[in-house]
Amino acid sequence: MPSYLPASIEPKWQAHWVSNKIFKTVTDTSKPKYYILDMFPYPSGSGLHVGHPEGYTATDILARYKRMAGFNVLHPMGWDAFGLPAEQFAIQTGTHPRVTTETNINNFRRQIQSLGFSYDWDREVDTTDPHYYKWTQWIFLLLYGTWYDAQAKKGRPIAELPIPAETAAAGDNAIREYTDSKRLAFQAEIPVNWCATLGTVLANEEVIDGKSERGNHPVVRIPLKQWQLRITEYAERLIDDLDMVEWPDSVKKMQREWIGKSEGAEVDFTAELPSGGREALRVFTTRPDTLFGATYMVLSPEHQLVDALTTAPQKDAVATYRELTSRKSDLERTDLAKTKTGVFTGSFAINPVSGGKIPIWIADYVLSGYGTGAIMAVPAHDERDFEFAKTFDLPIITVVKPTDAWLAKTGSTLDALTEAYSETGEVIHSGDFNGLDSLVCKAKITEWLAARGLGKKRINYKLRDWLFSRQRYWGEPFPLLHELDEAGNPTGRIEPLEVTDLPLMLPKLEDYKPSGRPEPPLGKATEWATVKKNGKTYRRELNTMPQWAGSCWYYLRYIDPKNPNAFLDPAEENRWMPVDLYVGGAEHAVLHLLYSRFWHKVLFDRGHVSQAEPFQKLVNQGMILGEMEYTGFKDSNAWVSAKDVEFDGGTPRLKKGQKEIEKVTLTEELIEKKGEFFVLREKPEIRVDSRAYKMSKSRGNVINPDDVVEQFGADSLRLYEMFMGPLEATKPWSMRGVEGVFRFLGRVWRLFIEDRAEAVALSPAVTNDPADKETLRLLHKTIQKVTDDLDGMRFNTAISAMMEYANHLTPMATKPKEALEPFVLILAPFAPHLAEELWSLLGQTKTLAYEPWPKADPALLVADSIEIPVQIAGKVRARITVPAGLSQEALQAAALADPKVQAQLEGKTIKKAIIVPDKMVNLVIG
RNA sequence: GCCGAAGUGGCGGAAUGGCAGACGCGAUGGACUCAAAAUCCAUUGUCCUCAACGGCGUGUGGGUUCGAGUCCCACCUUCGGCACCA
Repeated sequence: MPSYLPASIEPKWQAHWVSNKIFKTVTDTSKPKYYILDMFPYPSGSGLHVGHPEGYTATDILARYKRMAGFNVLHPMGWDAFGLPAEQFAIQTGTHPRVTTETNINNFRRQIQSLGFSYDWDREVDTTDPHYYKWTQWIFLLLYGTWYDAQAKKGRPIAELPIPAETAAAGDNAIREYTDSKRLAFQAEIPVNWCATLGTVLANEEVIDGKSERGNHPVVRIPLKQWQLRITEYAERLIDDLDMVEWPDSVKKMQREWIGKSEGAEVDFTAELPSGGREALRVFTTRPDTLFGATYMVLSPEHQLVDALTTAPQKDAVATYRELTSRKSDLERTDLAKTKTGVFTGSFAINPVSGGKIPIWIADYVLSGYGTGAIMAVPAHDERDFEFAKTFDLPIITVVKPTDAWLAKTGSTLDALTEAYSETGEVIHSGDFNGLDSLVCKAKITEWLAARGLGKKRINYKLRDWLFSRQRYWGEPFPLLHELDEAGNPTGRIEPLEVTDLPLMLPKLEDYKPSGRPEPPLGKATEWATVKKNGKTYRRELNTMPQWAGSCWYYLRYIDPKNPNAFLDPAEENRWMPVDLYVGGAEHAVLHLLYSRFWHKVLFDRGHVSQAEPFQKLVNQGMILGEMEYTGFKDSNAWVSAKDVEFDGGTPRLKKGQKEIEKVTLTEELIEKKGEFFVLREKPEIRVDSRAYKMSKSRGNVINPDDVVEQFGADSLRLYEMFMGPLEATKPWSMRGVEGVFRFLGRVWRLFIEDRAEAVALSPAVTNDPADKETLRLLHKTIQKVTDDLDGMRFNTAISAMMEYANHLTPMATKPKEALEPFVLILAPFAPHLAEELWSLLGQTKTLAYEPWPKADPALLVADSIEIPVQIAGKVRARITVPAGLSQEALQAAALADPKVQAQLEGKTIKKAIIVPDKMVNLVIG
């Protein structure tokens, strides 16, 4: 019974592709190259999720299309396999993360292969493989051996670092310390994000609203000596080079905002110390034009000068406040964002332009890590300062004249603002600078300050250096040795390993448990950690690298994955880079993409890669939600309308009184749409909630690709994921939708195969007869549409076009091969198993993977006659059938000859006729 | 609060400023069948009790245009991102 049975054809072709290495990529310079990349997955224990194959299918379709279109295609896959879950599992069960990781990778590979993707499996990489992380460590050493030359705007070898004369004179230790302070990888004692639950510190990018991005655990700030990467040196280039790449504007914007460039000035105020001395107090401002309006200053509670500035009577208050804020987590600080807090130090400073004496406060709304950790407060023109000034009754001086409209709107007067005016305008109350426009004034005041040595132009970035060490086991060890003195204490001298010593393998451990304190578990491997070399004793660096390290450069290793001598061959790099198309989730818009761009630029500066940017074009696939859910609500067994309920998918509560109520999952038969809302069919006054939710284990709405493949086959899963809607859109899953595309594939199958025959064989209806004109026209129209849609990544509409063509062929008594063969070829990227099967049934012996892509013949695209609407006063009143390509005059004549048109025009005059050839006729009547 | 994206049938969605709703799902009717499944055919935005090259219809209100889902202005809703960065 030869009906369409994916289970009997898909494994066969998958085995064929893998065992014959059909998709092995060999560099072939006679063809143009195309490097198409997926963001490689973290192989989790729960296996593939239908979200993964969405992007993978899109890239696979394009990879197969490009191969047929004559490109030399590189399309690899691998594993981002370092990371917490395997380690947590090890803590719970004692299973080595290596074992868990391997199991998970095998499962992921099996699942991915069961979907028929055309990856070159000979290029698979695994970030936890020592052959791979050898080169991750090597790149770390490169960062360690590089300094940033701000003049040349370029990373250079550390050996080329100019040593200032006085440093050189101070001896070897001074030179070493100076050099270490310039490296792109450096150690510093800074307040870090410590997550006790995860037992590790986290980068700023990994902390969201004071909680860990992974797992949502609380994060507190503690000072710790940690490895950092000097990504801030590349801030400017990371912004500027975004202009070179074709990425979604939203992603570029997010990166720009994350880097957060702001131009302004550094200004020195003179603080009068209670001890009698004076000290320069430096602030950063983007609005030097409002300097005359600075009525007080604020230091962050952590600022170095706080102790020196605090007067005796304020001592207790300041100490209490600092104590309070230091114990606050970031979360609490943001929670309290609504009300401003702060304490007066008791001291004053002199405003450098007005000479006025202004009070110095401390407050936690000023961040220690940004700018200079101190601000001049201009309450009239800064919202936060305004709020603070109102809270503590500090003076407010307007120095930029608001527009009359603004004053009227906010109910303010020049001397009594109701809110801060943060726009630009005419400068007032500012001595010699009065009357200038803010923008001009900005430059003038900065010049004035610079001339007197009181300030200068300055650019600041929100971006911080990248905290690069983690107190975990399952990550790349740092290839560094700390020299110890005889007493076993670090001398501060660091010895990098030689390339020949790499990879530095992770030691075996019995106990992976984090201590709850920031001491890395690698410390437990005492034998591994201690190294004797050249008569000296060293302790290995015990931190490991964060998960991002391996994913920062994997796209390069794919190009030359087995190379034992280099991270990749420069000739191959030159051939394949940049990545032409990179597809992945929007959640990596900042983290991964920013980090890998940074590494790439360092590699570029040091001459190891040929391109400044790694990813030419980026596309984010949208999220796939679970099936649509309809929910009704009941309070003590009585229905409650959704309009009276607060509900976000969890526990429903009454809007009035917040009482918890019951939710009832409803089937479609029980509800109907009434106006804008769904209501109960039985009780139409009761509205119900309808939504699709993010897939999650706890909701129980996760779709497992294995189940879909088992029921409908890989081709149906692939086709459905592409047919759901635009790739970038968020869209809900529907099993019925999968069934729909499965039926389409069944219909395609039956175009070729007699359903009721005994064996799988070409149906007698498939003939060598020539196809009729209409069929040929449709075929070429479909080829054209599918080709255009592939180029524009509009997979959903490409599939509809093929459905229309199949619908045209279905009722035909004979199916000419000339109408079928090209159809199989254009279907192949989407449903490769079915296409290969049909291709071989058509008598072909070779895989169709490298068959030339069909070309639409423009001559065949034109229809003989077309139906054209005739509008009268903008409304369609008739349709006329005319030969294609008629001139405007002829079209108008044809329209006027139509009896319906004549009836409509009875007694009216035509004022104007708009005629679009082959499209429409619009007659405007008087 | 700020920034961005999106609002089109019962549902997913389609439409270079030119016939709104392609294609698919669902639904209804029919054919095949002893029956069912599968398949095939037809209908399916809505209202006027039926039909119409009738009216209405792309979140709401305005505007530009011969013509607006598409362009402009204002607003509403949903989803993402940012949120004391001076």
